[in-house]
Amino acid sequence: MDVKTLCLAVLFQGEATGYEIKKAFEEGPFAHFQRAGFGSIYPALSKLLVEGLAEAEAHEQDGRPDKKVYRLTPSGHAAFRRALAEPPEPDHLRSDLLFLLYFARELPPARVEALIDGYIEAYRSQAERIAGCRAERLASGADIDPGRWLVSGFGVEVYRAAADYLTRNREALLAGLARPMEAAE
Amino acid sequence: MDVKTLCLAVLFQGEATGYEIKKAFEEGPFAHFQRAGFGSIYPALSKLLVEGLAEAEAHEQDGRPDKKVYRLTPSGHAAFRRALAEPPEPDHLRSDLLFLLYFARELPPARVEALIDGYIEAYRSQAERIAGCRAERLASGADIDPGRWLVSGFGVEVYRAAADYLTRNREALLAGLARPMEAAE
DNA sequence: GCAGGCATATATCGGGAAGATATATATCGG
DNA sequence: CCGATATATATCTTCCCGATATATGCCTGC
Repeated sequence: MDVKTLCLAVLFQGEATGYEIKKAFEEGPFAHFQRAGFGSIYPALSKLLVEGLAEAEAHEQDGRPDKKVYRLTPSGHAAFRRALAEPPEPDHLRSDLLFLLYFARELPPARVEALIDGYIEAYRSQAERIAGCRAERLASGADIDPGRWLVSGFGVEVYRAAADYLTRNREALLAGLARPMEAAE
Repeated sequence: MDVKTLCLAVLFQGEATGYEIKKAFEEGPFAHFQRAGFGSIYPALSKLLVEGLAEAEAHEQDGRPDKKVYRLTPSGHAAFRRALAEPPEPDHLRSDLLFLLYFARELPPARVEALIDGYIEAYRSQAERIAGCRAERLASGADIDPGRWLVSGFGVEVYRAAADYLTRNREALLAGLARPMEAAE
């Protein structure tokens, strides 16, 4: 999934500015499984224009820089459908926490404790953020898209599983570091 | 975690060739939370040599190209410890599966089914691979490093949670796609 | 009341990561 | 005996991403 396809995906759901596309990967519905920064979004949008997959309309704003609203063209829609048909890459996690904990013996115990607690908190707040969006959607009465519902549920479930595992094994790790002979879990 | 630090980490545990470092991220103990390819490992190793953080010894081999065994220098050890002290980035998942399922309505139902089944299988086999390594380690009687034990346990737990969630919600998704009014989970 | 930080908004630059590709050979399975 | 796989290193090009630059309105705390 290159950033061009990611932009296509956001625009497939309606017109947006580069800034709004970034937000879709920061707080929006894609936040927990794809990412993109300005440094890749703006070049990607330029390419979409050149290739005729999107068009942009400039909206002048008082004070702020002009807002450029991007919208897919018919060939942009077609390109997105073709991208969806391509074989996906395997999923993967990138975790600096696990990397550091792998070397827990080389770290001061206080830092190990602070690291785990910080990440438990981060995992939990991610899970609650997504769960909150789901509750809102349910309450709104709008019809539920089964794909999106499954995807957001996956996020809640997996973040909770991660937080729960760390919570359950936190003590055993810290004890194991103090007396280096015992095992956790 | 740049690839230089990743190489430092593997070499911190003992000498290795570039090829062996790659395997540590494919099948080895780092496989489920960090990754690196040849295109970044070899340049990283060259830099480690230039900076005096590692030294290489060439072993001639019959037929095969010369094997270069890398080993950390004392300043390499120090650099690794400094790297461990730096603030970690937040964890994140990259999932093409979730991206595609988000747009499940735009996909043929047979493809959605095949995608889910393939990824359930992939998640399960990852979990079982790591669980197998853990069982082996336990049986070997060697002493258990608490950090590594927690990290591998995390992998088993989270991969299983992902596979279980998909298994539980597979039917509801497929039914929801057939009759677009109902919700999953 | 105002100063500082945050949100809105776009864009580029440079360093780095990653997949594809090239090269060479031994071994294993069908 | 042929092809696939494993061992082993290296580069090349494309793309990614964080940092930085620019400009201003709005809100909060002091």
